[in-house]
Amino acid sequence: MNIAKKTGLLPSSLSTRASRLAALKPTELSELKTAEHEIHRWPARREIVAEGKPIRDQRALLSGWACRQRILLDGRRQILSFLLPGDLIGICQQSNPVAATSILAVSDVVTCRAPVAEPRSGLAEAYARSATLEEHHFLAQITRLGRLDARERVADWVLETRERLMLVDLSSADTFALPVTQEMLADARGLTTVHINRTLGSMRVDGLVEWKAGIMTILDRGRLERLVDHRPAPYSLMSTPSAASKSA
Amino acid sequence: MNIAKKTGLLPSSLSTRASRLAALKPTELSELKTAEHEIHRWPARREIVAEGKPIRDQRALLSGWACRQRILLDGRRQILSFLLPGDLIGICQQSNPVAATSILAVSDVVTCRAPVAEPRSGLAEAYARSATLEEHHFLAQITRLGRLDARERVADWVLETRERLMLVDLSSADTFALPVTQEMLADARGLTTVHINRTLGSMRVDGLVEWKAGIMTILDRGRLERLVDHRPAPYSLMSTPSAASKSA
DNA sequence: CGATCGTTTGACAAGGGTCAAAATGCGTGG
DNA sequence: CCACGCATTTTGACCCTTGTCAAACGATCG
Repeated sequence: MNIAKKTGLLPSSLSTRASRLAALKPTELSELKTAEHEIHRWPARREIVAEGKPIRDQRALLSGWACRQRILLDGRRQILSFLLPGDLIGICQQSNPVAATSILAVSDVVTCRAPVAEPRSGLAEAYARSATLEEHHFLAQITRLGRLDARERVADWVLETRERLMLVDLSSADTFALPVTQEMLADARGLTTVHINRTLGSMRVDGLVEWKAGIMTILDRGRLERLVDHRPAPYSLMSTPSAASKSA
Repeated sequence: MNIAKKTGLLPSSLSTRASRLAALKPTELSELKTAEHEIHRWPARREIVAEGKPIRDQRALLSGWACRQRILLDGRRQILSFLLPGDLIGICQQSNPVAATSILAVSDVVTCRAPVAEPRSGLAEAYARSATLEEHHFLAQITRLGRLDARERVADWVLETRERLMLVDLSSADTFALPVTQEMLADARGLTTVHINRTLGSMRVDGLVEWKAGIMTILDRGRLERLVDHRPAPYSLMSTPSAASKSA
């Protein structure tokens, strides 16, 4: 959608940019959580990181959804990726990092400080895994936006989101809560709100997915998977016992 | 374009994927070049890295163009990024890395082995800078494909390519050689060959750019820059004396 | 001088965007 | 519990950008 048309504001006034992030395993996540490292809470829609600003500290997302976004001069918005619990914010090997995108809380969000990792530590390994995962998401996103049509983009997103939620145990089976509006989904998929709505409608009619009251239900996963050439994330990097058994 | 329709082959037979790369400064580049680290030559169109295969060694691109690409099951192709001299191939912090995309030689290409960087060395810093640059390209690519129309995508690409070539001293002023076909450009911008051709045509008529016999000429850079909300790469990360003076 | 690859053009179709308005849902305050 | 206001979803009508198919044109290379 076009932020300028909706709010009358232009990017200079509603600025926006951020950095590097991805997924910690549930075990690592709960370790951080219990360590109570500088817990921060962000209300939905609050900007967590502003594009172009220096990155102060590194955080991990404990609960809630966030997204990375960019807003163009004329107000068009692109959501580059969604951040789920376990994803990192502001991790980067650069010495004086500047946020490359904004990061926005999608729902109410809780973050904690992500400790600096000593080389060769388990945490350093987790950070490297995170970077690889994030790269995977970016590559998938580019391919989606460049070559998939609306229905395929939505199908791919549903499958990807399901996988990611399963890894942090926020989804089992084929039903899960999505704290995003259709407008955000449109901005994430490079479509308009109206077209997302129509696409979802036709997919419901065809018995593929149903999305009502914030709950996404996959009605026919087999057909959904056949609809797109979906490339799952490299599980070798991130599999947990529970996730491994579920995906089997 | 659709590789399957053109060649009759499907991805299983014309497979494809790779990893992490970006830009070394010209000085570092020439150091590597003179060191004669396992120089390799790849003819145009040859696959340098195959998607899904383990990454064996890390290389730097010394001369020529390459690209990262993915091919979907039905043959649609997406070029994720172009690799220019100074970019890295297969650099990645993962222990058992698997190529996430294919890497294809666009023109004739020369690579050398990229030495393993000791922590805190200048080379390690260069690798980190490379990773940041690559991320910048991915973010820009996502935003382009999601929110820019055909003319904006082409304009943005011309500006980005000019900047990158200037950093490795392969372009001064507003003229440079492009070893890519319109078909490749189409696959990189998420458009069709026909539409790229028409877009370039209309941009030539409007006095923006001219592309003839492999030479791109920017006719009106000011107007081109006003046409898109182009975000230049973070020069702080990569500026060299020569590049800095030129961009001033 | 064919063969092949890349560029250019035409005619037409279709996916997706735009604008506008009507529903629907939801939290707040009376 | 109801009414109001706001955000979100849904729908309709129409248009425009981009894709598709097909053919012609041009260049380069044995």
